[in-house]
Amino acid sequence: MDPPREKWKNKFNEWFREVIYKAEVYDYRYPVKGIGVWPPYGMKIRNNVISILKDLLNQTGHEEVLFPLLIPEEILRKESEHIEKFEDEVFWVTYGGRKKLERKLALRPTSETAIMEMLKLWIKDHTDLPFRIYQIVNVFRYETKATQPMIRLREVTMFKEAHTAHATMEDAEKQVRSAIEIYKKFFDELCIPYMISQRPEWDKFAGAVYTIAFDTLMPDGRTLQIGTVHNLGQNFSRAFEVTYLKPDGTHEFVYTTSYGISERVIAALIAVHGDDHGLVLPYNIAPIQVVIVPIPYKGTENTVFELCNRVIKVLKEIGLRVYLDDREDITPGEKFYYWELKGVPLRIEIGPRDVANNCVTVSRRDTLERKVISIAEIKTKIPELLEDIRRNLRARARKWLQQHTFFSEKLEEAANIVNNRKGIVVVPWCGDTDCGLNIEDSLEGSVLGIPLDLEINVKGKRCIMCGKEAKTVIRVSKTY
RNA sequence: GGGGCCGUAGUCUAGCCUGGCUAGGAUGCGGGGCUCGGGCCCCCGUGAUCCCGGGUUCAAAUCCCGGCGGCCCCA
Repeated sequence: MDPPREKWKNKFNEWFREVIYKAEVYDYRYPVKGIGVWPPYGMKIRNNVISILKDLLNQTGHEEVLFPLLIPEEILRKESEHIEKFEDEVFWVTYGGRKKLERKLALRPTSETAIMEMLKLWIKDHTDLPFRIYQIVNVFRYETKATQPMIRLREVTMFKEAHTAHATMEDAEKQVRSAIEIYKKFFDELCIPYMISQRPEWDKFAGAVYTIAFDTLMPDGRTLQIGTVHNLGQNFSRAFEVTYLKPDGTHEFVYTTSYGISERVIAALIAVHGDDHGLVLPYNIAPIQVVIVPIPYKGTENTVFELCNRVIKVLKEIGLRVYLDDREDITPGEKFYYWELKGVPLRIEIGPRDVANNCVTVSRRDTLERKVISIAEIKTKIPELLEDIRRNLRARARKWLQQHTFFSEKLEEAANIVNNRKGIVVVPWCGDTDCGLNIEDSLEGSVLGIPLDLEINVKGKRCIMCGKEAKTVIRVSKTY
């Protein structure tokens, strides 16, 4: 019943490039490596995604701000761990016109340092805390690995970064948990399944006390990081001397957190729900929620279009984004393929047969199933169908993730799972960093971290690497 | 970081090894006709600095060098 997913599964990279290009979501032909263009259709998807995210942040005490793109070198260098990790991937502005700048300016790779510099001015005493801001901006990273459209870019154009400051570590911890809840809701809205893991020491954000990340699984068995939450403790506030006055008259450094999401989430949205016909969008993201394709046999045009307009009126009244494809130069069959590529969740076909029976033919994008419903039912049935598609997408995607998650206590078996791109493997671990790095070597994958969304019971289990008593488990997979 | 493959209309591609014709086709796009419940067909038209720079040659898309860009594999 479901449309094929052969290319989607077996040639994912090719499928992805082709689909985003053909569906006009993202045009990667711009002549700079690792940089692409958002055409109108992609921009609409992007804006719908952003508005869900903004609503969630605005509802939870965050305020939107906008910081400059340029960060002077000495500020970027203030937190030593931070710059050490970013050093090799910073784009520098070194000329102003023909004149060489005395002070190099970085294109922000992320904004912690720029924001800290201003927090120093903005935060004075405990009544200024907690402090929560976010911005949606472009960031630049000089990627040395192979770049990929939307997934590994040199210019990330949709970096939503939130930054918060708190009076105590406990408050910062609380904020981290709250950020995780916000992101869970966000990914649930997009029907994207996720795993939440605490990143290992060696893979946490540069300058963080710890990092918690959201990963999803791509069709080719590799995981994609789609969100991160960092507890920065006092690492940045010490470096930038951001203190607040406590009620008892003493000063203390603030505790900060930061958390981000980028256009990778759109890549995930497309990858996770797509099939060989193209995009499949949940209705809350779809620029067009219902497309109407008239089937005007000769001599029936008037009655067919009359019915089309009646249906459009009803759908618009209940607030749906409807589009009538009245192009005369292509056949209905071609329109079907066209709108499937674009991911429109519901298509309504209206021809003489429907006019005669006072009904319409509805085809859902996720299963390509067709159903005839009467005009009277439209008002209730269409929203129901849209919601049902969303439910189905969410369930299907979650099932796929579950089917590709394995548990293993044997090194060889685990290596086989990772290496053959079967998905994610959860293995027992003693907690030792060297062992963790050896696991990455042996499995030829990356440690995503300790699952925070699983019951962990390692009683009697032994570390898959060294055989010592396991303290916990870790997820391992090939990654993007 | 190491290795391999590739770059020809908007897109996909033939030609390259073995240098020489008006760079061929499909698709797209514009116009016209015929149609329309799954990419119909026909006619006319349109579209390529053959990635860039240099070299070899009477002659370069083709051979050589360098650069830029893309893809794949391994660490």
